Amino acid sequence: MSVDPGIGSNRDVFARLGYDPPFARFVQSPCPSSINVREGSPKMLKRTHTCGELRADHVGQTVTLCGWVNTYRDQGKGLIFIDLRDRAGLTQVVFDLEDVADDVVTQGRALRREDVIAVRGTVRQRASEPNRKLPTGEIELVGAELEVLNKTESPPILPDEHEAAKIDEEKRLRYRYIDLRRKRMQHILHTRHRVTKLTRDYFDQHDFLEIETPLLIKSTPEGARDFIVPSRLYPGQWYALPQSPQLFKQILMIAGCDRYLQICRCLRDEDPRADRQAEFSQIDLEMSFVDRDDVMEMMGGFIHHLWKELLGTDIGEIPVMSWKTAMEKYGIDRPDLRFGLEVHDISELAAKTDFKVFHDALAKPNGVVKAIRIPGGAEKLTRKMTDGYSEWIKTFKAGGAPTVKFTDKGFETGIARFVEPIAEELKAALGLEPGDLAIFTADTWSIATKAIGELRNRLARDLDLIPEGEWKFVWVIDFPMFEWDEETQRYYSLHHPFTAPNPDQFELLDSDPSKCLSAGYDLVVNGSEIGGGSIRIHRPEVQKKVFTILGISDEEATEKFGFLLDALKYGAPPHGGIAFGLDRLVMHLVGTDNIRDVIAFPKTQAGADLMIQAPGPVDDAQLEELHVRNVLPEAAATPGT
RNA sequence: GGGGCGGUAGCUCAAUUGGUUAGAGUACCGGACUGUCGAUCCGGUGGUUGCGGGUUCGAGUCCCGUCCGCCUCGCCA
Repeated sequence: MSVDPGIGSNRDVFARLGYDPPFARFVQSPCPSSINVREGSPKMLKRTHTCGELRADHVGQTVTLCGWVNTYRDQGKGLIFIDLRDRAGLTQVVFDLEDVADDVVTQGRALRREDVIAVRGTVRQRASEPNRKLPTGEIELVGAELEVLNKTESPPILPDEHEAAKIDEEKRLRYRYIDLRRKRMQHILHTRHRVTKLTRDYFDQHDFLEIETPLLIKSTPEGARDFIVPSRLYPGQWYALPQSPQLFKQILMIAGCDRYLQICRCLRDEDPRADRQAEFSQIDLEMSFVDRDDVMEMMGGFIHHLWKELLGTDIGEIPVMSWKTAMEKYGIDRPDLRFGLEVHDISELAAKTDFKVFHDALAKPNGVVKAIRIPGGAEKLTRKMTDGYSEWIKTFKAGGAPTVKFTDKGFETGIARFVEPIAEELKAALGLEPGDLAIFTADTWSIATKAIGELRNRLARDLDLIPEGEWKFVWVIDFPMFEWDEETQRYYSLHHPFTAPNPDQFELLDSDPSKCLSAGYDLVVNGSEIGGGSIRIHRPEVQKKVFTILGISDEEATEKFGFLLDALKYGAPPHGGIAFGLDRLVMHLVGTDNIRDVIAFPKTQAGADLMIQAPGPVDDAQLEELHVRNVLPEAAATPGT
């Protein structure tokens, strides 16, 4: 029998099309004997196959399918076609109206989109051309019996891939149960399931234990804003929901668990973004008796495994880059290595010019001038675009983004006049070729670096320099332990206060904390951070020292982290770990830039659930029990209205 | 907290400079059709233009306020 390669059951074909392989048959589990089937109740047609699995091999078999009416095509007196959908796929059902009972004719003609039905009939080769768009397109189910399991009201939205891309996300969130019926959303849910399954299997094979940690914990200083929960039994006392199980997993190492895994929910009461929700999931891991390289090797192996299993891609060895290099060359701690446009520091050259913008910047503490060479940019970038960048870059507090073209005749337009004195040196420093354009930022190191890093990413997008289908992984290491904040005049942890310094850096904790590098590591893919972790401090005196540097007093340290300091005293092994952002991993694996797509029931940017209309008010009595009173601002918002 | 974009029929959109009864596709309802497959053809129902106020002879359109959604800066150790 000839099978069109485009509709075969070949796994790779579906992978190429971006579809799942057909779901395995659902096993019809026998009814548990403890459940009584009521006598006399009409018997429901029971499914024998899914809507995704019938092939030419099944021709002649009598089967029952259950699902939703995806579309119907009423051909008049003779025929009705139904595309029946379940999560596994679509199968065409045809009712030959001359061959079926009257009530099937009546009910069949009344079927509408999204009605839920069961159909029993015979599989046959299609009388007309196969539908090559469907894996089941060679066959059709000739319906003999029809059971309408549930008529639907005309649905507010349809799970139709042709339309879905355009439907307001607000509607999709409100009617999430309809939106999730879409093939694309089912594919995402399935992928997410496979990620967690592969995760558990991989780490099980490496002797990790899955252990749950509490949700009701204690608010700690630093970090994100906590969600808090009032305590009924302790008036005036509050629990906090975990931002991560960080301290518990360290305690589990001290408790001798050796290797820990948890797929856990984390909660941070901060404003969401396209790739960020207040409530999100982590794959949380910790290991004992390891150094940085051990963790990176284990976790790199895991990511390698995921990409291999889910995408069939060999991501190869993951390169390692220092934080310093990332910041200097790419202006960001999560560099996108899919394209060039590296950043150059031209502060020394800039000092030789008469350009006031450069001089003003260099006069600032840590003032720098940064530049990017844009190959062919002289023609590709219009004046309007460069003016746009100059304006846009103010978002990041930079003053602007001056440019200059380099041609056969030398520097032209923009700040050509100012760079004339350093023409040769600038040309050499940036490697300029005729037809290029150079774009600059000048400010303090942190502002100029961030601004040009953002500009680099924007330029790559605008100039279409980002190749499709490439995976550029990189480990970023050697982060500074601390970051000095001018406003509050104190150090903050770049990672978190439990991160250990690199083994050769301990002395700097005393001599110059600002120079001390940590044993942290972030895993970055295509400019997106998908995981981060560190070797932890496992000696109490080091932990105390770090708290001191962070300006956390002994009293506060004891009050907030006394349990950790105690635990570290009683035999803490060296340990370290990592947490992967599960949502972001899935986003990459299914190719979306919207985190709400990979969460079954996500929240909006204002933290509302449009389906269940959360948050909502509670009774005064409920508040009273919790020793809590509402103190409302003048206009209190109600979500979803 | 700041900036930007958006909200018109169930859904996706249109509506000229402020001017007739707010239109189209789709869904839905009715009809036709025996091989369709995003079916097709004919007819029809369907509107608090997010909400409140204002300007005007007249507001979907202009102004003020407000709510909701998205993007973003801050924030997210």
